[in-house]
Amino acid sequence: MVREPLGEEAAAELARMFKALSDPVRLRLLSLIASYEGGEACVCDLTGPFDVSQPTISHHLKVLREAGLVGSERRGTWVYYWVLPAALAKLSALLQAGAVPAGAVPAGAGAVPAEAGA
Amino acid sequence: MVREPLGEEAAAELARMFKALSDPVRLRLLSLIASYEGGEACVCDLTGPFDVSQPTISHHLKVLREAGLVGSERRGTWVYYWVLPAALAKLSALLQAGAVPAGAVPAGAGAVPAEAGA
DNA sequence: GGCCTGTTTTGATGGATGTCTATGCAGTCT
DNA sequence: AGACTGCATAGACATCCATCAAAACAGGCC
Repeated sequence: MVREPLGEEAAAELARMFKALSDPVRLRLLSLIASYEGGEACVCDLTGPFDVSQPTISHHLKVLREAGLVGSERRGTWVYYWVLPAALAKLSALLQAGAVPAGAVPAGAGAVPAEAGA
Repeated sequence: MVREPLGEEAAAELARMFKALSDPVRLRLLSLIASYEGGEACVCDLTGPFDVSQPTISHHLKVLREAGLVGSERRGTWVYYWVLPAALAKLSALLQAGAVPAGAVPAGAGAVPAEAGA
């Protein structure tokens, strides 16, 4: 993020993922899923804690799934959701890079600012 | 994030920050600012690389500022913007936590299927 | 088969958002 | 002072989004 100014395509893809995180209900859903034992939860576990209707929860889960942040699978009657760690790690790394701005990099970190030209 | 399901208030605040990141132009603005030498850039440096009008850039910068992601200051003729590392670090840490879910994943059971569904 | 529960999809609606043009405000320079 | 540049604000408009009620779909059970 600091090394080069983030091209249009990359920004568009990342923006889609961040947009999926830009709703309080979806954030809580994600953390709720992640905090469940085994790292997965069925929809029936997720509808309770919220004030919104069950179809709305289903909609939010779809948004998270299409953003590549969670995976889902049907097992018999119930549908289970789990977090996809790689996606979160990707976003985390991006923000981490932005949190260590150019020029403030101590020796060894590798990100020499010098010329951010490209 | 994994430890506890993220309360309503915390989720609302975080969602506001993520929402600020949910636009491609704002993401590129942020990375552009971060990649500038000294970690700051004036608006005149930021309007060029985009296809949108200057007022639109100004609007996006305002959104980033109100989300607490960047700071700004007027110096004579120009206004400078810089990234607020603490904010990005906060979000990064949250996602990092979600990316390393429940270390107590039982053997076999929780092993995230990674590509199972969708 | 028929019903019942769990989940998704559809259609509608009020509100938020990104973008523009036009205008206003703040400093600088002659 | 007046004019000119850099940036922000105001208003307008089209689009997107979160939400709900209703209906459709899927699987299990009698």
